[in-house]
Amino acid sequence: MFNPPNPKSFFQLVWDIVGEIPAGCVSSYGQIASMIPPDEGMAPTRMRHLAPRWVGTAMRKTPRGLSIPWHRVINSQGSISFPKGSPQADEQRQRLEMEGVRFDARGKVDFALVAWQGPDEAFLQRKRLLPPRPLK
DNA sequence: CGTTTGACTACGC
DNA sequence: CGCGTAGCCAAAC
Repeated sequence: MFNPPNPKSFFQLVWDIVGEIPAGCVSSYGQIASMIPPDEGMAPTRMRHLAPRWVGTAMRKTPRGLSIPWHRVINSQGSISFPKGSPQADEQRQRLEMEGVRFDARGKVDFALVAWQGPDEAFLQRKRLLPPRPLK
């Protein structure tokens, strides 16, 4: 992982970004990490690819009262990152299906259909974010 | 204090 | 494809 100089603002930024994901769309830990510039904690080094783990950490530490669409964040493989069969995985899948997101037999979504393209330009500028890396 | 534990990802079999 | 693993580290025990 990397060493966030500003864990507090970094987590807040992650939550803010997740809050922008519209219903019926999904993002990934890596895609969210790709938007966060080095001055918010993303090391521009070899550790960069570990950043997604910190996005996961931020999600795990989401405050109770904070209402954000946490279920719209999945992993780069297009599947839910909670253990299959766990209550959390079941709830996440149910919430997504409720929004029309379909899963194939292997439990994966089709990014071509549901991938989020990132926040609008105004949000990017207001939060000083980088353009998101497209989902594969 | 030492250990365990992660809501990850890219890559190689 | 699926599975294992390196990368690399702050928190929570």
